[in-house]
Amino acid sequence: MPGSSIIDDLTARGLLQDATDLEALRRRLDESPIVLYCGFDPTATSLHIGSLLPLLVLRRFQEHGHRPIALAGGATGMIGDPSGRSAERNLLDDATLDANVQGIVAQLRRFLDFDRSGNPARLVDNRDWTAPLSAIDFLRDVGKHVTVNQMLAKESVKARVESESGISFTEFSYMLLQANDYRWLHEHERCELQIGGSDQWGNITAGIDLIRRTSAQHVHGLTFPLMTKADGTKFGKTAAGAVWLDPALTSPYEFFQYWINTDDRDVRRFLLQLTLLPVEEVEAVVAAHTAAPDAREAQRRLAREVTTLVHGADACREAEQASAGFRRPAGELSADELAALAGEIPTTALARPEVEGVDVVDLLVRTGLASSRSDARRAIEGGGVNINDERQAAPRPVEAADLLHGRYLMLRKGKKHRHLVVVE
RNA sequence: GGGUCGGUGCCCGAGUGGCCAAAGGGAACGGGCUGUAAACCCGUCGGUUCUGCCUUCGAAGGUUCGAAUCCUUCCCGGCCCA
Repeated sequence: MPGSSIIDDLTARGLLQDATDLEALRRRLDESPIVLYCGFDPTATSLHIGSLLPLLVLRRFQEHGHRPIALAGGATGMIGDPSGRSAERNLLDDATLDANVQGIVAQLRRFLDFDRSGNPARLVDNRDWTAPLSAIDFLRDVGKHVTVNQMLAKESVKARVESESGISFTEFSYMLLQANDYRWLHEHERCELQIGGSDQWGNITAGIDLIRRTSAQHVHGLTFPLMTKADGTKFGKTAAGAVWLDPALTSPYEFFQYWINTDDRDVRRFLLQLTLLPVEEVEAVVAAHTAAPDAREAQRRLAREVTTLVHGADACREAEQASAGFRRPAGELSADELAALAGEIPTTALARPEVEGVDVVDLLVRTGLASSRSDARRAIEGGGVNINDERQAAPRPVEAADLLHGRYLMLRKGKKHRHLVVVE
């Protein structure tokens, strides 16, 4: 198997946006396994699904025999990458950053194989070599090799320089730190390829230039297109916020639902880029879906694949069951089925006096389904509120008879916003 | 440091003494149509004990019967000059 088949695979999946010298990279990959890296920003305690794509590309490389390094940007995270940003970032403090790095490192572990013989994955934190660097060392060893002219020419910087609010020196310097990461990994880990989203192009080439100037070595860079959605909304964001990989922040059920709701126009690309399914299989699924779009098979397959990848097969099965449970009205579900739903969908446990005799309006607020009592009232007036899947025409107190099996209450606002109340 | 322009609801953005809880757009939410898709149509979108009352237009004071709109000071940002 030629090493460059990974390139063909990435191409077939539409994952190749730019590469520094694709032919040279192919030749290099054919020669012998390569060490490559990709950076992940610890901007939160968890990664979100935007990181799925780079994570899986690393994984694809590893399955082709190459050695991936996942870099947690503990140092660069303190600076803030200006790429794709219109405004200055807030700086994170040490403690927050520590917690964030810890969180994402645990997640990175799930996607790569650290024990694989021959090409085990590695995990690094750029604080290890960046923190000890003095300002003077940095200016002499990195800054000296780069002209401000080149830096200003980078798209990420140019956009911000021309913007109203400008760019701080701190963020301006970001690309030098990333360039230094690449150089460090090149020197210490023999890393020869950096990958990233297309917004990382400027940062990646900065590293390549730095390596060439300081060691006359030619290394590679490769980017993939940023995830977009057909309807123009931001990938990975819902009304509730980001879709996280951490099950405590986004439950497997919510995660599963995110993919189930995928637009027809996006589903093929997502299957190709966010799952490990072979390309031919994706095409077969897509063909079936085109023939019978109302069956939503492609969305279901996508949801299954991605949820299993992130949360495991068991969690995925439970999520899918919860998702399917809604085909029947809540009133028909057994006590066991409702119990299984608890925790899977948004759930609130309340004492009996907090439910019985309490107005639906207050319960909607209590569960977060409505932001205020006015909001709750308006939702009821608009015909959007259901108790146990029965539409409520007007506000009313909840009665003991409403409690399914004596302790469950299924509140629903609109088609998709469900909340289970459990009486303790 | 000087000058100048600006800071309005989730975002953009109109408003420049009463008719302003504040135009318009976007996002969001609800309803309808659907396939848990898209498009489209309709409605809602500060709070509330709801034809009223309360809180809001960077912050604090002031003028006025009445201020998002005028004045003062302060804070923050853009641009120009030094």
